Amino acid sequence: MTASLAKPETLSKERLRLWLRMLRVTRQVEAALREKLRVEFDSTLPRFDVMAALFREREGLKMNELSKRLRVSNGNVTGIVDRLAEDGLVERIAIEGDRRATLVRLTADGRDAFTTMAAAHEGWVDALLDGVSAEDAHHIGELLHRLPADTGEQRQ
Amino acid sequence: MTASLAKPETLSKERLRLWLRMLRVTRQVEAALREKLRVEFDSTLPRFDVMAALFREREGLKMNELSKRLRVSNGNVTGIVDRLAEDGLVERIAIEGDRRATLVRLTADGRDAFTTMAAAHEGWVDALLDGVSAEDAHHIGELLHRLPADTGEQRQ
DNA sequence: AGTAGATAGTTCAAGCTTAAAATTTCAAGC
DNA sequence: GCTTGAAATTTTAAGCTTGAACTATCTACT
Repeated sequence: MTASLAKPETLSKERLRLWLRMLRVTRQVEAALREKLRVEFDSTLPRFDVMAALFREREGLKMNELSKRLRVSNGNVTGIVDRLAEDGLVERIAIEGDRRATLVRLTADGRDAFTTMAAAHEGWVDALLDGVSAEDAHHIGELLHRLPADTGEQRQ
Repeated sequence: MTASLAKPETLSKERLRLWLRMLRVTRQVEAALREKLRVEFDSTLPRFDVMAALFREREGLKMNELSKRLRVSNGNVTGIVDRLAEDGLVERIAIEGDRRATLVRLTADGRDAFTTMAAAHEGWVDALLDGVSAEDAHHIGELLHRLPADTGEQRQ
């Protein structure tokens, strides 16, 4: 009748349950945001992410840096930037002294579009996380902060 | 010098920050799991999800129910099940009395494969969420539980 | 100069994902 | 029996995503 037998197994199960719950919540919110972007702005989450990264760097970013910052593959960014460029929202600019690299930058149109979308986006998130007080948000954020066995670099 | 002016704006910003953090953590864990499944079992997360759902229902599920349970589109499930069937891990079974629907079920091979993968999967999650105590897990889980302005049905 | 290796980016094949259209079958009402 | 609409599934077009192969350029060393 050793009372402490139950614990060890419980921990990994408890973590698994947490993971599944996080996954569910994240996917639900993500789906809602994707839907909103599609309907309201005929756009997508990946496009929004790229534009957000570029918005913070007025000077522009190299494809390189962009893919590192978004943590997606190189080839992935190529496609998204291609389509954004087709729509005139970003532009590729040659770099002096290195013909391998290109700088990607928001156009004026791109900045306008992003500003509009970002405001809407914040509102959607606010609505989706309606039940969360500032304290909860802060608290969960803290717990989450040091979560995934930090694989090294990261930028907020 | 009204001291309470800062609050209202902060809440939506705080929620936004929480959302971005959740997104980052989720993606990081997801990427790690995907990588593991690919390298160790030459498989993918969507395949794992489908097999997990079928594992819980020994009798099998209709395409219909499968896509509802996983919260992905109908057509999506078609493709994943196609590929799983090619590999002999699931089978489609005609339903008596309704020629529109088909039942999808794990094969014996499928059950074996899933049992192995599920054990590994739990271990990976356990390792990835290393910093999380049972109490933290429980706590975050609680906070998350009622999170996304519940859009209706859901099954753990 | 010449070459070896690193770096930046694109292309490719495969799979995932969605929304919308199309197909097939079923159920009900006339 | 016919038809009309609902239900289950697949197909399609477009985009996202990855890892791997490929191209072009640059850097450094000899």
